[in-house]
Amino acid sequence: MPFYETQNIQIYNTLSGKKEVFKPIEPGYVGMYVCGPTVYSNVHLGNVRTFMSFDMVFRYLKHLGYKVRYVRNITDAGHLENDADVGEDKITKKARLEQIEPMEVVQRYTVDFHNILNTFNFLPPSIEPTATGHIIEQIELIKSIIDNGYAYVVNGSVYFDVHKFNESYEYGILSKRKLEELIHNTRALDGQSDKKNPQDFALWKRAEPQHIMRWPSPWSDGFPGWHLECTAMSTKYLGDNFDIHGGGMDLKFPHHECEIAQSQASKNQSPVNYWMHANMLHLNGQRMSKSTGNTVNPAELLSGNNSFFSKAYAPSVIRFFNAQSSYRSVLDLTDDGLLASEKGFHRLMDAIHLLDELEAGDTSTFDVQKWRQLCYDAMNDDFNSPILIAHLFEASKQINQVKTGTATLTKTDIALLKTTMHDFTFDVLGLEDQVSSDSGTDKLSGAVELLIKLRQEARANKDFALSDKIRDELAAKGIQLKDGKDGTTFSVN
RNA sequence: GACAAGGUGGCUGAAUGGUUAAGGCUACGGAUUGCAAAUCCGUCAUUUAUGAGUUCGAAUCUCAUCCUUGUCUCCA
Repeated sequence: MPFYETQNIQIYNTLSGKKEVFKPIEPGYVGMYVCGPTVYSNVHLGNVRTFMSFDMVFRYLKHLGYKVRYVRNITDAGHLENDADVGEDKITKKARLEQIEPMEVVQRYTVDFHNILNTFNFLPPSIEPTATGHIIEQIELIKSIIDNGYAYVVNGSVYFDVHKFNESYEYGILSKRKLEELIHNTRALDGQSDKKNPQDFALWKRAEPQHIMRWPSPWSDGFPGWHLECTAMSTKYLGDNFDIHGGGMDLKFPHHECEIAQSQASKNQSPVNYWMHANMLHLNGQRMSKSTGNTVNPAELLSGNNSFFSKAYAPSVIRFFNAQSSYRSVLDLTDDGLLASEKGFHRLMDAIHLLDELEAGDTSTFDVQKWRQLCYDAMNDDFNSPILIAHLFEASKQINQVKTGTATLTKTDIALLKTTMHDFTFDVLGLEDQVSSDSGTDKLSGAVELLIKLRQEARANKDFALSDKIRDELAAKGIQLKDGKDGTTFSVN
């Protein structure tokens, strides 16, 4: 029996508003799509949080033995700035301001995006398609929507007819809005829109003469609408009906709502079985916003080069901080919170290091098998990583107790504990052991061991001035000495 | 304004009807130590924004009030 069949996953489905038992369409296989970044500027930290949460989902499903095809797109065209203006695409606008080629902007920020994600130890998705690479698929999709009568052509542009669609289907099913309310609440935009109704959205926009990014189509030289690419790419690689679609909460309406409508209008079926939405990231209690200046980007957070935080934080500390809250909760990024996470993270890592030094006993005072299943139960419950971490700390406590002699574990249990701790900490949560990954560690530890020996001699001679000097100056350089019953160890912070 | 999600200790953050409301950080007391740090043991929410209701029983369900956030127009 495959391992995943022994675990019963529940996923909170935004579409139903309930936790549901996860049952993939194809046993053993999972198709997952997550809306990727628009590469017209450095990746937003909140966006990183979303991707981090789905990286954990991806990792856990893989850990359970599922074959997962994880598709995360790159939006490099077609993100409309405003339906009512001339239709200038965001990427083009930025490019003109900087006097460089659009694809140069795309290239630069795509590289930046990948660098940031690599730093945070993300697993690469199975497929990372670009919008510009799927223009033909998008044109085909528009044709089928027109053929089915749910879109109309005006002046070379194509619009989705939301009112017509709502006669046969239900527009607003995901965000729980009613079309009538939308009509009532839509403010009248200035200007001469080609749209029949303000709720309609663009599938294809005719390009103005100065618009650089453009492709030929049956309707005009132009570019695809923003919502279209995700439908085209997700269904191309995962099928017309697939398992999981994720993204940030802010994309629920209109983006994901439009994806559902596009799939129903072209293929007559709802595309996704489980909709998952990651909640927002705040900074010091308030939303991040470029206009108010309450924002920090990933590079600034990692380097410490910002006005919000007292120091630079390691990528794994930030990952750990994120995993300590549920992906469905708003997470508030603060210096105090990060400092607390940093301490907790080091505590967990220290316990994992201790696993190699434990001496086995004849009996176990801790039920490792039962504890292990509790870890799985936590993750099975809508990927509840905070509970998982609580269990990892319980194990840390047990490890420290075995070390100090107030608890015992058999050889078998130590091995199982070690495997499980490694599985969850490194494989599922994606944390990295900063010390061991640091090259030159062997030379460093050799030098520190020598200092520890000198300090022991000084202490034996009651030369505490010297022994404290060694200890304090090492501490000032970030190397902490730890005196235990069996001698002194150290850790690098 | 409409719709949606929330409001849990000094901070952070779990728990959706059932005995003493996880875990981390901080703080305090003890063990250990030459002194610290680390580690271990112990203590820290009669109470879940406020008020009312349903129930044998509510953080959890209902209603009202206050507040925060998201979406509705570019904003991750």
